[in-house]
Amino acid sequence: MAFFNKLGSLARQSISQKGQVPMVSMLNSIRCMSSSKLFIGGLPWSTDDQTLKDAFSGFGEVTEARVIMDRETGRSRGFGFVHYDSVENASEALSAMDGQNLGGRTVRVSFAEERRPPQSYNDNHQGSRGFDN
DNA sequence: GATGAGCGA
Repeated sequence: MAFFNKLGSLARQSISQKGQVPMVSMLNSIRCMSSSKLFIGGLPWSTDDQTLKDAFSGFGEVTEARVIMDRETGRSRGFGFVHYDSVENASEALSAMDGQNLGGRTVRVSFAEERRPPQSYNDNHQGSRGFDN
C-alpha cells in the first residue's frame, strides 16, 4: 500500500492550477517507484553530502545522500540526490522539506527522474590522452 | 574569486 502513498505525493506536486492530475505523472511515478530517490535542488553552494544527509535523515533512513559537485571545478552544483530505504520515507521527506528553508535557501525537493546510465566510466580505458601534442 | 534553474561520474 506504500506505493499508493507515493503516487499521492507525486500527484500533489504535479497538480496544476486546473486541479487535474496528468496521467503521465502517474506513470512517471510508477517508473520511479522502486527507486525512492529524491532530487534536491536549490541547495546553498556550501552544502555537501554530509549536510544533505543530516538535513534529510530526520524523516527516514537515508541510505544514500549525495550532492552533485562540478566535475571540473569541484564546486557544488547546488543540487543533490537522496536515497531512502523506503518510498514512504522519501514521500515524507518530500512533503516535509520541499519549499522549506535549508541553510538560508529554499530547497526544491522532488523525485528523481533521469539518472545516469549504469555504465562505468572505468570500463572505457582511454588512458591519459591529454598530451598528444 | 562567479552562477540559482535544473536531474548525477
